[in-house]
Amino acid sequence: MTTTDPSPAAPRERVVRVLPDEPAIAKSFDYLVPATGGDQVRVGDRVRVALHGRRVGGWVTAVDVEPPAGVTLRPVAKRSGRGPTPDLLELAGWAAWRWAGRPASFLRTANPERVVPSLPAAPRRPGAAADGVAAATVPGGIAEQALAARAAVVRVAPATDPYPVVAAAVRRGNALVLCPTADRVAGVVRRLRRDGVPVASHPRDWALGAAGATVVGTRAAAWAPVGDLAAVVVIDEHDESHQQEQAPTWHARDVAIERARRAGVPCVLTSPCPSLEALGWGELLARSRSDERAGWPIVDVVDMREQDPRLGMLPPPLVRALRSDARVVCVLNRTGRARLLSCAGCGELARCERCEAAVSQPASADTLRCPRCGEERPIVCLHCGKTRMKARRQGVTRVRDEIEALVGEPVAELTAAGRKADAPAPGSRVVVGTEATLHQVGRADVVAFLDLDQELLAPRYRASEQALALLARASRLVGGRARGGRLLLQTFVPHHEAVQAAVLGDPTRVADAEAERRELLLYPPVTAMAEVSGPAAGEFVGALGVPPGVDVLGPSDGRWLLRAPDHATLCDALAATPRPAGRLRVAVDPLRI
DNA sequence: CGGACAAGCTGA
DNA sequence: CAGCTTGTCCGG
Repeated sequence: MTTTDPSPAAPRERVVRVLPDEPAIAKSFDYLVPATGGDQVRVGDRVRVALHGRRVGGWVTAVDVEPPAGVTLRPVAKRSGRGPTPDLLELAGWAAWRWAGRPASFLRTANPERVVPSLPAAPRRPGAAADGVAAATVPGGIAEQALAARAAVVRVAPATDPYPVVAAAVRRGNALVLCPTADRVAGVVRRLRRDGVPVASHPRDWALGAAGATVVGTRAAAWAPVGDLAAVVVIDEHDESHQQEQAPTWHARDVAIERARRAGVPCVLTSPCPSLEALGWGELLARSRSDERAGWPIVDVVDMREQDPRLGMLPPPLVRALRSDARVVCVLNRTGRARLLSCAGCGELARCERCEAAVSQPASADTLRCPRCGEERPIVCLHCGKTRMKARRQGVTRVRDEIEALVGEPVAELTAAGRKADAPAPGSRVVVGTEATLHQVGRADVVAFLDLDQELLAPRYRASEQALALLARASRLVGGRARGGRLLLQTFVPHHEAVQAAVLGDPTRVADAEAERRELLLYPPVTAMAEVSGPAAGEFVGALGVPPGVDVLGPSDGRWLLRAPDHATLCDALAATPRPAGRLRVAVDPLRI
């Protein structure tokens, strides 16, 4: 390195490069570290520096740099403690390119929540940890095989415990384990502790992980420092909570894969229904067809084409389940009382006076409300003046009322917002709610999807994968077929691949159909896409021009879609385009298109 | 980001 | 032309 050190013994002033913790400032600046304390400063450290008349936080990105000529260096104002390790600084640079963001936004995620003056001593690893063995688990053989493969996807049925993959990873040393939810993290942490493995729960135990322990956390833990990282595991890689919703829309699975690659350690993904992205990346390992199938519940498909339309969403198979003593969860992804109404007299569809959209009846009110413009009006037919409406597409509230009348006992309604104050407790035998219900209910005997077509036929390119993911989540509530777990699927398209995948316990039904469709329609992962929106979107797309290989689609609703043959082409084009002033959202790998 | 400074707008 | 707003630049 460049040094002008006069004598090796004398403490010397050092020059460090600092990236300010201000995502809007994409530039680094050089500062002096006084001779006293120069030995302690290291790459990744958190510092405070003077910048343009104010103090900002930042990270040391390099030490002993050659400052540009002609600038007067100011001293670092304060060293505030430890920050992301050098490998994470480099990873943040890569992620900034990959998701069209700023390195500082990733480094914020990689930073400890509170100041860490120094790292604790690394805990000692005891002897070989015992395998945790629960009901049905991945055989240890597959787990070991996956780690040996170094880039593998372990497909495990919903009721099959993926913990042996984690156990196999920690046998190799300190692992990084990413889970989709906080309660999955808590479960893995508890079992690793029981097995005597030194564990750091991210973000609370940031320093312990940096010192050297197995780190377990949700998405953000993809950015946790891990001392002596030996393996990376992503649980439920298909789960959308691994992707950040706000831009930069980074995906923990993809960060984990890149991180493992750079560190030269194995990376294993687990999922009951691996994404096409995962399948295209690593070697697929699964149990025998019969073992995997046993981990999916019994699936009753109710072909709605054959049901009496007057029975609405309550055909005989569902009524039988509701009238049994089984604990039943009914899922309907429509809130409110009714989402589509028509006049009981003349049959005219109820629409908004102002904007003509179909109006709905909210759960709480005896009025009609336009979901598009918010206009509200009394329940009166604009065509004939009658005040009685028929619910043509019922919402959760209305269905709950009907089911309660049917079973003659309290039925709880659950929504994403939680239980309604005046409603029966969720401890009731029958529960009705949106898909958020699946997060709030621990166990059930039957999960019934009252209108699965809403998921199967949703106008989103990932609808099929998302529908199977939903069925997998429901399957966890009821357990595998051995335990008697059942799903009841009401659909007009019983031969849809997502329905068949659940019936057969074979996710390749969806993967194969989807792979073919994406090839045909040029959707990811066959291509790489980004969605550009916000007031400054037009200006940005204009500045982007027509880069070779990139298709610009739109605008539609003020949003543009960019499509390229691969991420390198897409991300290079995005990186080469300066951002205009004004609000702009660039979402690489958008989920909902 | 937020301060500095310059170029544009208003009022007498 | 002072006094103010609005915009662009740049920081070590």
